[in-house]
Amino acid sequence: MPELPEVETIKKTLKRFVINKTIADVSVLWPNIIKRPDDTEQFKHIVSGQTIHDIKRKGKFLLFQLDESVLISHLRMEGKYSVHPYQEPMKKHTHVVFSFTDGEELRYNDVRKFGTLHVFNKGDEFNHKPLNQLGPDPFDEEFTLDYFYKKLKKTERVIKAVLLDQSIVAGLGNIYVDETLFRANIHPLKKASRLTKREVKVIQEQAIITLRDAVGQGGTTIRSYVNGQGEMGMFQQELFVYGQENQPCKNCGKPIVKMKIGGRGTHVCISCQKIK
DNA sequence: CGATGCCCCTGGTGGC
DNA sequence: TGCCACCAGGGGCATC
Repeated sequence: MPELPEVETIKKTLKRFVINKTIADVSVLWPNIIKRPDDTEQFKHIVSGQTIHDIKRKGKFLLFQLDESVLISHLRMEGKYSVHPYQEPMKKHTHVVFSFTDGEELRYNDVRKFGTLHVFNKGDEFNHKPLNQLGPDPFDEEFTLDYFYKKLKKTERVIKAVLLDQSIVAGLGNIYVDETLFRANIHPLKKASRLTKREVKVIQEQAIITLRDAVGQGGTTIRSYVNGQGEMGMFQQELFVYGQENQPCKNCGKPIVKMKIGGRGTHVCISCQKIK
């Protein structure tokens, strides 16, 4: 559920609490979260003793910059981070605990256990999965109109599926794809290769505007998402179509329709968004 | 290349 | 009220 704006919000919040903290020990309560290295003991050994100097983000990934390593975290559906004194009781579904030398702990909580953690040597992280599979972040300079148009031209898939593909552009998920396509007046089932350069430009612009606005609002709070402080995002008030099934379109008044595209719930105003 | 389905998981929902 | 089958959903992976 956390997409780019939620991950960006989590990053900003977390930075206030963990920058310059040194990891004394790591406790892994659900080893399947750890994807690299294979061996959980190895993971703990590598990370222990290192200091968190910065947190970066690419797409929906968090990149914790340590002394010698980079810790890469994907929250998938329900992953959350929070910081607590070590005495504080552990919440249900806490799976990884980074204990700092000052008595505080960074805790990773994930009801569905879908989240992942990878550790790489500094500088090596972009040579391996998962980061080497990623397209540009929408806020990156490489996300140019030429790049985007070329990518869309050479695929036979529908635009909704392409926007969800993290190797094309990294960070959009179900919510922001639906919102972007509504704002761009494009039907999600339209073939990507059939879009004009003008339409591609509008999609690109609306994606960036939507994401930027959502970051400004601290993300969207749907169900359980809260940032590292437990604060809620407010962007859900500005959603046009996501979760608005049967509600009147804020533009034309016709009811928003929910359909299934590529196995994903998809929200669309069939009056405003034309396939043509 | 692309569509489909399975898998990873648990809480919420709907049927009975 | 209780039980249970079923579903959601990001992304990796195998299959066709």
